[in-house]
Amino acid sequence: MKNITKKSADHFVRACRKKGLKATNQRREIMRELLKTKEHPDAETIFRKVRKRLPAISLDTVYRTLRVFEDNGDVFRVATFNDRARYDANTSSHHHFVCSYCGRIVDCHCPVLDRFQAPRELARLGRIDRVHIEFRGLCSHCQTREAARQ
Amino acid sequence: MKNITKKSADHFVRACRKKGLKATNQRREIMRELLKTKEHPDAETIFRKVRKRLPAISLDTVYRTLRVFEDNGDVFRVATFNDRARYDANTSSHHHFVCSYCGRIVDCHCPVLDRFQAPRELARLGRIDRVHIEFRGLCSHCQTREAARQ
DNA sequence: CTAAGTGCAAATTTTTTGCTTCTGC
DNA sequence: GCAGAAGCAAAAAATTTGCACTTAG
Repeated sequence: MKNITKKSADHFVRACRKKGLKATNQRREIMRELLKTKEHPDAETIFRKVRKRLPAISLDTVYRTLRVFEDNGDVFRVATFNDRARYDANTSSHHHFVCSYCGRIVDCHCPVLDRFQAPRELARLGRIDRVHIEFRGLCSHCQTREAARQ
Repeated sequence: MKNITKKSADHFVRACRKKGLKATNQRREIMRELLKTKEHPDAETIFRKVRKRLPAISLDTVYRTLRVFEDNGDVFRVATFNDRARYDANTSSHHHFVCSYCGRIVDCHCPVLDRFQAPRELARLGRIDRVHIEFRGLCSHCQTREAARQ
């Protein structure tokens, strides 16, 4: 389990300063939550978790903070499932597998994908800042369950 | 401009029958709208357009119909922009460029992308049904405008 | 004829905003 | 001390639902 050490807390403060953002407890806890999970949670989920540590936090602070993080490129809004936006604090280039049954989102790290580059001819569409590949299907978990149901 | 001929209308009826769906006027018009535009409209936009031909149609019929089409694989829900789901009736494998400034979504057709396949090692995550690559950036239109503003 | 689909209005869910109070710097 | 952030409650926006009526097959 990843421990948020004093060191990484300091890092958070420094990162905020650099961007002219105030390093509040709420922001720190929201980021901590996003960093420690691989679940790509939505605002509501983050709110419930963070509230355990910061009982006074409000849901709209979570929404606002996610937006701030998103605007600053600290967080990405990944696939929407059931109309809820879900977030990922992993800013290194990576891709996602989304289970169309349960909505689970799994990070895909693999050298083949790392090497993937936008074809040159797409440059005519505009400036490409980010490439994100989304694989949709049935996750192994749901596959097993589907097989069992037959 | 693509004309929805009597022939393609018949095709719609047959396609519905095959899936056990009723071929209603509303459904036909919604599909027609989706087929004739390249704009990846949201429910509200489709509603406004279709209403010109079917003044009695309701917004929730549009929502319901999009859902039915989505469940049947006739339509894909592509990138969400400003929290609105946007739809695409182009069911052939293709990808999207999304302008992060204006939200414009442009289809990407290119042989390099057609050849793209999910790396084998991803099979452990589950069954992959669909691969969708999303390029994010600033479209040429907004790029020009940004340059002009400087 | 009847199951599926529609319209309408109301409900729900998700996200944003206005305003006051608080706090990091 | 002050600008930026948080909390709260209310609003707005997006989507869904219950129910009575209509229609395709």
